[in-house]
Amino acid sequence: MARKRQAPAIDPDEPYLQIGEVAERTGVTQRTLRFYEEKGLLRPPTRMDGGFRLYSENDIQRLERIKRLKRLLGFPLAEIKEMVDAEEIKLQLRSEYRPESAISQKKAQLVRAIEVTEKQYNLIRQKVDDMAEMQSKLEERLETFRTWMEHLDKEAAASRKERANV
Amino acid sequence: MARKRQAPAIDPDEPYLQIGEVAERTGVTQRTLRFYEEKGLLRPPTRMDGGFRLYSENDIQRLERIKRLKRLLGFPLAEIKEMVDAEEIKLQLRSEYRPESAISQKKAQLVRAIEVTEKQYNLIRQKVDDMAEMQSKLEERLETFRTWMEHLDKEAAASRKERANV
DNA sequence: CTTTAACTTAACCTTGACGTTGAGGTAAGT
DNA sequence: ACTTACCTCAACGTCAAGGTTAAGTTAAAG
Repeated sequence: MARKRQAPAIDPDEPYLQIGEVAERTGVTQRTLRFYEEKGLLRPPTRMDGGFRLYSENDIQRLERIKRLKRLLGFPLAEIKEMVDAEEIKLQLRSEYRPESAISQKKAQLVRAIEVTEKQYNLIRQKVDDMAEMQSKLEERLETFRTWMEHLDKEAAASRKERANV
Repeated sequence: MARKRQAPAIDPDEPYLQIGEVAERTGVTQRTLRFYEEKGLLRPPTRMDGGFRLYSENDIQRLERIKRLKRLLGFPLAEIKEMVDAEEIKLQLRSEYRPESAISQKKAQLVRAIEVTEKQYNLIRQKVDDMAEMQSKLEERLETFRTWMEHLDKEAAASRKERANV
């Protein structure tokens, strides 16, 4: 009944990385890791006896999601937190056992998650639309520039010829 | 001979808005306007005799571009500056007269403009792609959530029925 | 001509997101 | 046991992007 640590299994919950390695692997500083923890973006990792932090693959994945959101959206960390939190409700819901009594509570959580996700979705959709428009404008502009470039080349050729004909 | 303010003519270069009006019309604070000027994002507007700033429609349009880029990309102002600067090379090129001698110089400017625009374009394209992917993931997740919601509802109904049957 | 509203610069304050020491505790190799 | 690398927390520093007075100037209205 009791699940023992399977032999070579790489349980993503198994914490084994120290902060230095995480920093190196993910490209953020140790300070940033502690800072994110402090701000609730990363939940406190398990510690070894001496107090050293030990991170799991899950922690790293969460961090990568944070990085991605930050890069893409450029939002304040507080909002990023909301977003990743919403992502993880999924996992939380899945992992909870099911006393019948808690159904309504789970429902409430789910409702909340749906709200947040919808908000996110709309926000992203809006952004994608706006940026797509900007993208096509840039494309147009490039066309214009290249046309001008051709004109300039012709002008230059013409003026060279003229001078040669004098 | 002296051009008085033509009756209905709205030369976009004609400066006539004081900082307060600009702030109100664009929704940024006066401080922000001065700050952007200080940082080179807005070129120094013309001043009236007493030193009051007078903005033109062009200035406002530039500001709107800045706002838009900021909102969409969330980049630091330094980068936003580069972008709007690049946009304006276009106008500069258009407004320059054409001594034959300057063709090669204009060409160099144009090359530069194309480079910058291409960089911008690629950057935006990358972002749009990433965000589109994120968008579709969010869509999926919403589907999942809604399905779970249905399950929860059914469970709840079942448990109600059970209790009624005891 | 005075009052008031809008503007000026300058200086300091705030918040977010970390960077950078400093003083020590822990782990690992020799 | 010692050294060295890695870690702990705490505290102060910094930079961006403005916000917030303060003290004085100008424009406009009565």
